Amino acid sequence: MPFTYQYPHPAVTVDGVVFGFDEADLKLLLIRRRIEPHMGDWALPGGFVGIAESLEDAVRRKLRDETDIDHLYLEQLYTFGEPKRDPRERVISVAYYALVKLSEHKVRATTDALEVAWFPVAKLPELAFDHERIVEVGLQRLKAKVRYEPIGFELLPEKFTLGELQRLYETVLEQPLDKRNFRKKILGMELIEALDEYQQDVAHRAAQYYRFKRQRYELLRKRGFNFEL
Amino acid sequence: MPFTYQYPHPAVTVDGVVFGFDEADLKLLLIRRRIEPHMGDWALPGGFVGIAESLEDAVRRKLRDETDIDHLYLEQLYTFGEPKRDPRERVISVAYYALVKLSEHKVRATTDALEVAWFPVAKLPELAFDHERIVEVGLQRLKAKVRYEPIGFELLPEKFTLGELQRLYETVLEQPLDKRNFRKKILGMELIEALDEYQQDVAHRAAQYYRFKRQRYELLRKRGFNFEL
DNA sequence: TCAAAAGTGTTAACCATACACCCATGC
DNA sequence: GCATGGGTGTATGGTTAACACTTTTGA
Repeated sequence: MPFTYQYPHPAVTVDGVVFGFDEADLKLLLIRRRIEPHMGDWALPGGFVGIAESLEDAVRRKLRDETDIDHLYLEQLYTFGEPKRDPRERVISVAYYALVKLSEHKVRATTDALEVAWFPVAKLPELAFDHERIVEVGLQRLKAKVRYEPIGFELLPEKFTLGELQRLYETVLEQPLDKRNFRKKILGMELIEALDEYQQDVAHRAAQYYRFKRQRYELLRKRGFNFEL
Repeated sequence: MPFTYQYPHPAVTVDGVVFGFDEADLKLLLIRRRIEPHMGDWALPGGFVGIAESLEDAVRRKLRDETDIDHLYLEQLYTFGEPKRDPRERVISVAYYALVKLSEHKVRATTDALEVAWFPVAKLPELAFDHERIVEVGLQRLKAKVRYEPIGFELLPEKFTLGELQRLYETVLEQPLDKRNFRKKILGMELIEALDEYQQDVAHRAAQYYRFKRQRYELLRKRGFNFEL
C-alpha cells in the first residue's frame, strides 16, 4: 500500500463513447467487463488514468488495449463526478467521445474485455455504472455538433456516396432530409469533390463516389467560414 | 498521513471562470492567492474537491468561500489534466464557467484569497498555473453559446434597456450590430417584455426598461423553440 | 443649442423549402 | 420489365441586411 496522501484523493478514470456508422445504423462500441464490479456487464471502454499520463493519452491507450482501435476523431465530452458513481471508491470519470470509420476497423477483445461489440444506439443493453447517462450526453453532443462541424465525414469511409452521407445525417438527426436540397447545400459548400469512380454491382443506377476535402475545410475555417448543415 | 491507496491517485480541483458585464466591459473574476504555489499571483477562484462532494457543489462552495458570490449561472466547461499543470503533484482540474449579474454582487476576499477583483477580459494580469488557457476556453464557450442560448440575460440586471443588451452582445461577440435589426429580432422572439419604467437622470432620451421572460422561454424551449442571436 | 443615445420601417438580396420525373442497373 | 436508388431545376415565401432621420433629455 505505497501511495499515501495528506488528504483523500478520488480515483480518476476515462471512458470512451465511440460511435460508428454502418449502412443504416448509428452504432456504439461496448465491452463486456472482465473484472468486478459489474463483471460480465456491458460498459463503455475505459479505465484508470496513469499518474503521469494525459487524459487523452489514457483514452487512446484504453481503446487500443481493449478494442484495437487506433486513429480516431476524439474529443472531450464531459466529466462525471457524482460521489456515488462507483461502489468501490470516489471515482471521477472524464468521458470522451470518438468517431470511427466502422468499415475500416475490426474490433476484438484484448486485455480487460471479455467481449467487444457494436450495438445500434437504439438497442443498447443495460450498462454498468452510470454509463447510460454518459451515452445520452454523448448522443446529444453528436447530434448538436454534426450540424455545425463537418464531423459526419469521420464516420464514413474515405470514399462515400451522397446517398450514404444523407442517410448518415438522417440517422444522427433523426429526421428525413430532402434529397435535392441536401445535395444542393452540401455541394454548394465545395467541401467535397467528386471522384471518377462509381459503385459496382448494385441493383440500381451506380452512385458516384465523393471525398471530403479536409484541407480546403481547414483553410476556409481559418478565414472564418462556418460549416452548417 | 492517513490516506493510502494501492495505486497513485491524482488530486482533483475545480476552477471557476466567472464572467460579469459592466457598462461596456466583459469582466472576469480573479483572486490573489494566499498560499503557495504562486502565492500572491492572480488566479481563478477554485480549489480541491471534497471526497464526498459533487464537482458542482465544490465550485459553489469555493465561490462562496473566496468571493461571497452566491446564485449564479453555472455550467461545466472542460477538464484540464495535463501531467505537469501543477508543480506539487498531478492535479486534474474540472473548470466551470459562471455568469453573474455584476451590479448585484459585491465581492470581497474571504478565506483563501488576499484580494478579489474584476478585470476586463481584454486586460488580464498574468495568471497562475495554466489559468490563461482555461480562461481562453471559457471565452470561446461564452462567445459560442451566447448566440444560441439566451444566457446574455444572466449577465444583466433584472431590468435592462435594449441598448444595454445590444452592447452586451456587441462586446461578447466582438462585432457591431445594427440597432434596428437587433431590436426587431429580439422583440420578435417575444422573450422579453417592456416594463412601465424608464431610465432616470440620463443626459439623453430615457430608455425603456425590459425584463427577460424566463418562464416563457422554458415553455417555448420544451416545444422545440431554439433561441438564436 | 448642443451632444448623446433612444426609438422607429421599408426595400432589396438572399436563402430555405417544397416538389416530380427520368436514369441506370441487376434480377 | 420491374424494382431500386441515383440524379436533376424551379418557383415561392420567408429571413436577413442595409440604411437615416426624429425624439428626448441634461448640461
